[in-house]
Amino acid sequence: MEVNCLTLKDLISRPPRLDFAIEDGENAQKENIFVDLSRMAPKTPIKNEPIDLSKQKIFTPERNPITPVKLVDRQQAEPWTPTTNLKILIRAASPDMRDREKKKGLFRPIENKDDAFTGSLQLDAADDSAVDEFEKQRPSRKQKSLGLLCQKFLARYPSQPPSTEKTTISLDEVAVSLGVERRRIYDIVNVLESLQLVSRVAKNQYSWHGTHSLLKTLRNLQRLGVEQKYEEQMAHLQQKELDLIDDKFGERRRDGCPDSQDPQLLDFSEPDCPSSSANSRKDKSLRIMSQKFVTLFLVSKTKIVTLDMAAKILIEESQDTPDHSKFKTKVRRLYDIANVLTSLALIKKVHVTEDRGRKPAFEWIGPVDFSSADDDLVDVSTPVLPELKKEIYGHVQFCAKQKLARHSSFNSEQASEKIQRKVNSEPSSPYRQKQGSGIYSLEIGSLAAVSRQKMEDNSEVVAFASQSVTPPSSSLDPAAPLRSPSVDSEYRVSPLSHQVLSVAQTDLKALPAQSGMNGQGGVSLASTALDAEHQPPALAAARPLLYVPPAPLFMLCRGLQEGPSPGSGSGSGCGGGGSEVTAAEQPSMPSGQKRLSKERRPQVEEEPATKRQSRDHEDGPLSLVMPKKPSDSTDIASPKTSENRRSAPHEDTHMNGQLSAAKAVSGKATTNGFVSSEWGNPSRNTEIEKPSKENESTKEPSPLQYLYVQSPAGLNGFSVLLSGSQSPHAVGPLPPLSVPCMVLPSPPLGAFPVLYSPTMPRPVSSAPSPLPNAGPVNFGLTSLGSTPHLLIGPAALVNPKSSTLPSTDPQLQGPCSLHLSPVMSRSHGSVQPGSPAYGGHPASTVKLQQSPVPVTPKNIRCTHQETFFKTPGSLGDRVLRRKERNPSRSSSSAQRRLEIPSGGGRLA
DNA sequence: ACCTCCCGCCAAGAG
DNA sequence: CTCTTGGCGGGAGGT
Repeated sequence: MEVNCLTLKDLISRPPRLDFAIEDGENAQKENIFVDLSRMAPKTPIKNEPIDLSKQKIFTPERNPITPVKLVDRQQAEPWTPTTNLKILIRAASPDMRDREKKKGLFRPIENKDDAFTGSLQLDAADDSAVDEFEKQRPSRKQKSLGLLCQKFLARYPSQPPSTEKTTISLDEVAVSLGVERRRIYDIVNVLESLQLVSRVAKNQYSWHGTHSLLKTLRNLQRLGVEQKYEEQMAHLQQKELDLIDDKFGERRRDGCPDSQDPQLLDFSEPDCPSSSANSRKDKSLRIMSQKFVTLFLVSKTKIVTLDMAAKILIEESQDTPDHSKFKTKVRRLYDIANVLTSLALIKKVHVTEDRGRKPAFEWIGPVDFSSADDDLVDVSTPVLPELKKEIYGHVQFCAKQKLARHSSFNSEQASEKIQRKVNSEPSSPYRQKQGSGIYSLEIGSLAAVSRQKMEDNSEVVAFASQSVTPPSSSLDPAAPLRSPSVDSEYRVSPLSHQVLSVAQTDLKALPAQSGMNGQGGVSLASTALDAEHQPPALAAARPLLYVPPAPLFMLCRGLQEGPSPGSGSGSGCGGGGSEVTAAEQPSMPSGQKRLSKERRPQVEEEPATKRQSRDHEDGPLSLVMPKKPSDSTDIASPKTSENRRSAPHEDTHMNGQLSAAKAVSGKATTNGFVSSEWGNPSRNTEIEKPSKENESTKEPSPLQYLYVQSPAGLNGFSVLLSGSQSPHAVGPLPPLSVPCMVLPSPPLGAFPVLYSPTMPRPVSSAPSPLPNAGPVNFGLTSLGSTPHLLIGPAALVNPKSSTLPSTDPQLQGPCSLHLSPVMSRSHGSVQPGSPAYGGHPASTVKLQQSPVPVTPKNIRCTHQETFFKTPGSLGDRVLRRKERNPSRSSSSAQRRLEIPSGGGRLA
């Protein structure tokens, strides 16, 4: 400990690092330089004020949690003991601290120099033991990772900036402030741009959009992916591999995959697409690659994409000759992209276990239900990069015609005409474009229409769930969409998982009991790995998956709860809630939602196996299960609101709409009385871990009671279960998100039960448990150290006061419900109504208290994801990316070329 | 030994 | 031409 102190001191007073210390000359080129830090140290005011990043660091599992406070301590050179750290953490958790930090952050547009500085210091301090100071001094490779850098970058901007404001990003400025060369910023920005989180406005200038249109973008990418037959390609590649495996085993399992398709799969590469010329530089751009990569996840049933598969597909597309070096390069790029996506909490790293060994892969943990995003006549084309659109356009058109022609006697001209007509004639089509949206859009719409046509199936679902275009047999199959459950917490995935999926469908209902999954195809689910403890492998597959509700769902859940709170609609709350939601509530919701989203990720990570699968069936009607509270149900479910729904322009609107609908339904829904006792089992798993918290939460592990609400068509077919265990007050006063809920695929569609936010607060401490976070989403609080507490468990509902908070915050009110300010999350622990950061979730607050301090490493990890998009000020919480790298970089050498105007100050 | 992926050279593009 | 972008792959840190 003392050592640590020394280190800190050393760092501060220490002369710049040898290597880096050198002045600009070389330093300039190196990104992270401690030297600067030392130099800067004096300048940075920060020490007293922890930076967001610092907060993040705190939570990072790997590092001892060092709160911003540390900085102060460091200055003092106090011995850094674990105890001290703990105290610090606690302190940090305190609202005051956070507020302060937040303010600082907000006020300071500043460079992160400070941050960097503090961060480095913190890191150093924390880590070091007596070890060499050098080690500490030197920013570890991880600390310089793109993912970490991306987090820092994201921390600078609000995830959901008010539509009115235009946030411009100056690459130079960012590079300087983050202390990296501009080149690195390009990588980040390119990926962000691929998701429309930013857009380029001019040289060196980008505009920050935040996540407002993320769902739309994802939806569009998914559509494109379908059009592009990405899924087929993947299936093809997978099949190949499987075949290889089979050969090895001499076993054969041809079950579910129609081989016939395979041949076609590869075609898509570039039929006639007018796409951009093959190998222009742009075609290889990171942006496009990123979009494609994301698309692969979106169309993947398993939501897991191995890097080599992605690389293969990309190479095939590019028509490049697949030489090894290209493959390698592709993979490198994919890592870059993946790091950014990971920092966005859209994906997480997993490993697919194959007979040959583990393969690096990533699993999609972002939103999977984009239905809410669509409906309106959103301009589909918007979110997609022009280049990609161009590239795809031709293909889409081609595919549409082909399809039409194939299934009819139309010739291409006729097909085109038909397509056009189809589009026009289906005003209701979700894909319908606004007028003037452009040919591209229309084509997509038409294609969709065509696809739908073909799919005679129930069409409640429309969407493009990954199967739409794919081979009818399998694709249409409801089961098909299911993701492989195989991924284990450990990140293992059964290679065969995808096959399993098909089986699953039929048996889904029985799944829980059956281990059938395994049986099929003889596939063994490796997934069990992590949780084997908790669950038998077989079960792993069968058990309900933990589903992270897409934003919309979150909103919905939240809306339900909140609806009442706003009070207007107290009794009829629902109705009021519905309408209100759109208007007043929305603001609050966003925050809540965001939190959820953030939290959910963490959970997801921990419980990889559980989540997923809902999506394919997305379109199905939603069923909402509401907590049984007598009053609540009524409150929440006021039917009247339905009309209101569309008030909001955004997707959020949809959400609202859904909410209202859901609410309406919910009122009735209770009748269904779907009780998920069954779910109890799944939940139990999670619960097991929970114990620690239970005491506080008051909740019992007992199987939660859920109200099953049949959803109206609008809701994607998800059934949502709200835990009945929640506190009585629940609905009305409850802050948003507090409601635990389970989202289930609609019966017809989804055989798979999706479990979301287990009622019980996860025992954070229990970290080791495989499903640590299975429960409710963790919000920013996690950062505080009690990750899970934040979970939206039934217990969460407890605090009534919080309810008021949501609406109050002006910032939150922004159109986007999603808007989560990091601050808020943090504050949860000690939420103060008055504070800007009002956490909103009472629950979280409570829990924090419960287990504020000790956070298991695992938990921590999970939490890190929360970080994305923290608002500038609030940021502190974020946890660093999986490996946690703390940017110790001093801003010193921005870029070789980069002038360091401001930097001069620092360096000086 | 393999996985990751940082770093920065240097060329394509933009102005 | 200068400067911005960003493809690319060597090679080193991590595991």
